[in-house]
Amino acid sequence: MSTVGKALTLLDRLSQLNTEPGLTDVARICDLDKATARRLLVELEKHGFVEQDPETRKYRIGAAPVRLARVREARYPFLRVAIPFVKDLAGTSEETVHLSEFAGGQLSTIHVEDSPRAHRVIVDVGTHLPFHATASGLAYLAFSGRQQIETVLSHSLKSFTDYTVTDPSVFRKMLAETAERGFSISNQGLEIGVVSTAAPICSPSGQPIGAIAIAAPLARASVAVLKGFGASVADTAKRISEKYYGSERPSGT
Amino acid sequence: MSTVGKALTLLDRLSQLNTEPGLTDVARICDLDKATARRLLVELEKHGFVEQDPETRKYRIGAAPVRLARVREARYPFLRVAIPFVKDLAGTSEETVHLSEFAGGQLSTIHVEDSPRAHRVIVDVGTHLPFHATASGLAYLAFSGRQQIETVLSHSLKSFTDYTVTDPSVFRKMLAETAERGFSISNQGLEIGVVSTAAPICSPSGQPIGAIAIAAPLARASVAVLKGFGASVADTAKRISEKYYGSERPSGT
DNA sequence: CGCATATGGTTCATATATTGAACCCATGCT
DNA sequence: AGCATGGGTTCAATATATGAACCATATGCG
Repeated sequence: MSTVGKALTLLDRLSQLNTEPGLTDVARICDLDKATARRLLVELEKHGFVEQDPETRKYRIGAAPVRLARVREARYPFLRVAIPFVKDLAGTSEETVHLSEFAGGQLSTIHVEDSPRAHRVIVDVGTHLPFHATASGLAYLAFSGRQQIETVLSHSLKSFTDYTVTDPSVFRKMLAETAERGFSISNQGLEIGVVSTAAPICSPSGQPIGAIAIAAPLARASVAVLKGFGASVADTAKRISEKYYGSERPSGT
Repeated sequence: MSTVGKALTLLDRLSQLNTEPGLTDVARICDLDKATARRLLVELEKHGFVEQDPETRKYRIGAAPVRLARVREARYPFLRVAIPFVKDLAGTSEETVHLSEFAGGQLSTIHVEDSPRAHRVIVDVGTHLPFHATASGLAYLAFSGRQQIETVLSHSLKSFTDYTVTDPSVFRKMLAETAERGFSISNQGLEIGVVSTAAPICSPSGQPIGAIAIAAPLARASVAVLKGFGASVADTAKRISEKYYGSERPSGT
């Protein structure tokens, strides 16, 4: 792997921890030599991507990503555009609605609007969504290129519940159904008792950039209800995309 | 320079542009060979730090920094902590107040609260603040280690206005005054007609992490007024730091 | 038209940055 | 004292990055 790749992987790993690691921890977690880990950390620190606590000598994510994120959002205010739609959908469906974005080979939750009900599904911002076990992943993948699909299928599909689809051929069939239907349905693929439906948010070229999903407790979501949600979610996804790309064309000539 | 450094510099340059560059532009801007630029871009793209528009083939900042920034902010909610104080100060001073953070060797504006008055100073979020020509920079540097000061002084001090201090020995004197006084004063160092005062926000170890500043039109800010602002700004900086580090000790032991 | 120029992208011998085992130096524990 | 652990460093060996030259395609333009 390239050095840059290693550095970025390090950054990613660091971001996934919930404790601040020391040098040795970093090396172990990233499967790097201590010297290598250190060089990468120093380099990342120079640029503000990590910072070392001057007292504990532990490392943490630095402030540079915050600046980059601001720039990104200023130019591409995805969240700003999408959040009102997510809220709206959460309001009408009365279920938890969450938004995810594809970045670095994975789909991650970037916003959640909770259901107003007491019995509701909880989704945390930042969660990675496996492609084969979530409605969001399914929706994203169903509208992605063949290559993306093959990449996902090149690894074995991890089982999370008894309902998780792990058979590639069954999974392919679900992708086809999703693509035709316009939205995906996941039946307890990641967690028992939770069903959800999702649709991809696509760029004008048709390339998905993320997904929006409604997650409901199984007890409340009949197939009919879920299909209704599916239609709403697909509609919302389309409207987000239109709003996001529609008015503000990336300043090309 | 290390490859990682090049990649991160590329990312930084990319973030400073206000147009989406193509491969050749990137190579030129970063002073890299086209092939090198491409490899770095590909690597950065793999991890979501840049993305290439599938239609125009131009490159832009990707979504990964947004995720990292969320993680960073979740653990270190600097903005969330600081913004109320900034608002408060803007309210009482009736002048533009801005907050900056040190990252990647530079001080950048991360939040601005505008003065409610019609005649006011405008500061853009994301602006880099030269150490020698702004109150924020002066404040930051005055409380930094000797090494940081020498690093800054190792480059020649660029002049922005007729008032910009470019003489290192004068600058050192100002640093000493600032350190003693507890806040800095900049007299039109970056822009004619603008005076400002700033104080560093420091970690418990005394290491500055950023600065908070009040910027006012010269016409309105007598020396007395400015000194009053300076005291407020220093007080606010101290309170931000206490709030930021005080309650939530970095989970050490 | 057809030539010139610009762009995105690729190749491969060469040069250079990266690697990691072994090392040093604190600190803390027994 | 003796040992263990963690941060940090060194330097010869080697994997990795580099860039001049190369395509392919697109866009002027006389």
